[in-house]
Amino acid sequence: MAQIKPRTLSGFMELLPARQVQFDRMVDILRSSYSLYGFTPLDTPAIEASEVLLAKGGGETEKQIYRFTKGDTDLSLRFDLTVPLAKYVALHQNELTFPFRRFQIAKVYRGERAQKGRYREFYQADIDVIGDGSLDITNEAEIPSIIYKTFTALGLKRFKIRVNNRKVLNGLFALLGLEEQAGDVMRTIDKLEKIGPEKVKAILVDDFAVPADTADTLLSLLAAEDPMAALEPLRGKNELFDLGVEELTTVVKYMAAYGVPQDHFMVDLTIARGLDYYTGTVYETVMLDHPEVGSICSGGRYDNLAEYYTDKQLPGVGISIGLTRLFSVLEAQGYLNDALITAPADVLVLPMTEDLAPAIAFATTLREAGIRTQLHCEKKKFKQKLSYADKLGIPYAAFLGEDEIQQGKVTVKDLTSGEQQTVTADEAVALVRSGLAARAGGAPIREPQN
RNA sequence: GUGGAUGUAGUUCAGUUGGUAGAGCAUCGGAUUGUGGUUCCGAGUGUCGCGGGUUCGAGUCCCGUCAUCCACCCCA
Repeated sequence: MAQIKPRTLSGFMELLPARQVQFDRMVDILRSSYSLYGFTPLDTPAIEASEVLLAKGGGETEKQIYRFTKGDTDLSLRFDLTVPLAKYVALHQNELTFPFRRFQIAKVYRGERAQKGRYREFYQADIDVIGDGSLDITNEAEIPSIIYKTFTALGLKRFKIRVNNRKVLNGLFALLGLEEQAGDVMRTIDKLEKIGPEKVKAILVDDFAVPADTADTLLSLLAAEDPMAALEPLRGKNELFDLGVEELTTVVKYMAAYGVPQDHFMVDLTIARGLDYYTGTVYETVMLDHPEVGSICSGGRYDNLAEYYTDKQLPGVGISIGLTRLFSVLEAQGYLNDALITAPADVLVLPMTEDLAPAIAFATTLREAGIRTQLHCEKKKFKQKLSYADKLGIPYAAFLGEDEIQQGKVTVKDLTSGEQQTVTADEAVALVRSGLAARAGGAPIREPQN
């Protein structure tokens, strides 16, 4: 029989069991962290009508979206979680209570070439706050503080949240007489860190007709050691600029109040974000030890989330964590391996008699006590069953042979130390419980092999 | 969409100036009765990405194609 070679598409991630457990653990932490700030969970379809997802039209989205037809309906896979949120809010505006705070952790799809840290299918973990008509600036400081807390909860330390404000940039461009090229200039200065000031200047001057001295002025401003101080002298000349500086000042002040340490955030006038719906504060977060994966979390303020779907003015602010990237950073730092028990069960029960009833009863007792238990009833050799526990990193094995059953007891073996003792079911529960507690407290754990 | 590299067992790779393939790891089995992770012994697998060409003969050279990876674009 001609068989098909199994394969997984490029840009799509697939994990072996132990890593999947770790991934899920990461998601659990995110979920509880978001919930702590009063966000409600949301799930939307992975597929939407193309007209809905492409309402804005044009640009990269159109190029990167997975689009197909089924029958004569034109469908697309979501490429982010913001557009589906906009649709959702517009559709259910009368049933939702504002400010609407939701989080959504789901897969998104982009039909671009995969490479390091770039996937075609990847998880995003978004939080957004949507206001009805207006939304206080405080939210723009709270969002990055949630990121700080969340990353900290994941054990990450060396990261920096960079903050900027689109109004500042657009106001600045106006001041410099660059309104015409605002979009191009914005996208170009976003590359500063990557290609350096000389090349940026060259592009500005050669491609976008920015006068050389204007480019110099702009670049020196953007490179200022203390950006807020550098912007100060320019105030009073442009309304938008002044408003932006004010917002940025407020955000910085409140972020500190929310408990984000000084060394974990900074004003960086060069981050602009490609997406054009941002109108105010923008964020980008990089891992200091893994700059190669790029921004792991970014977002910002938008004034009109659902303009393509409704007349209702829905300003909002949100941020998106790239979980697939975040996971690779966590793995590189070994955090998930050290801190978590990735075994699928705590106890493996091994019946050794024809009658499985005593083993089943014991497994039931363990499960009722909240201990994760697996029964191994296959016709395998005893050592193979032990080896099974070992491979999966299951810390305890429990044997029920003739002797144990006669005494109404069970033999519990600690696979880490190799010690075993024959005890009653209740004693076994206590034994395993205290052992697991000790492990959670830092006692050595066995790492699973796959 | 553009540019560069690579495609050999499940996996990581080796394969000398062209003579029809090997290693580690992993997998499976064994080393006496109910004890794993260590060790020892043993076993297996490949249309050498696909198609064509040069040659007496190609994994090894040439062309095409597909796939993968890396970079650009853009982004999480």
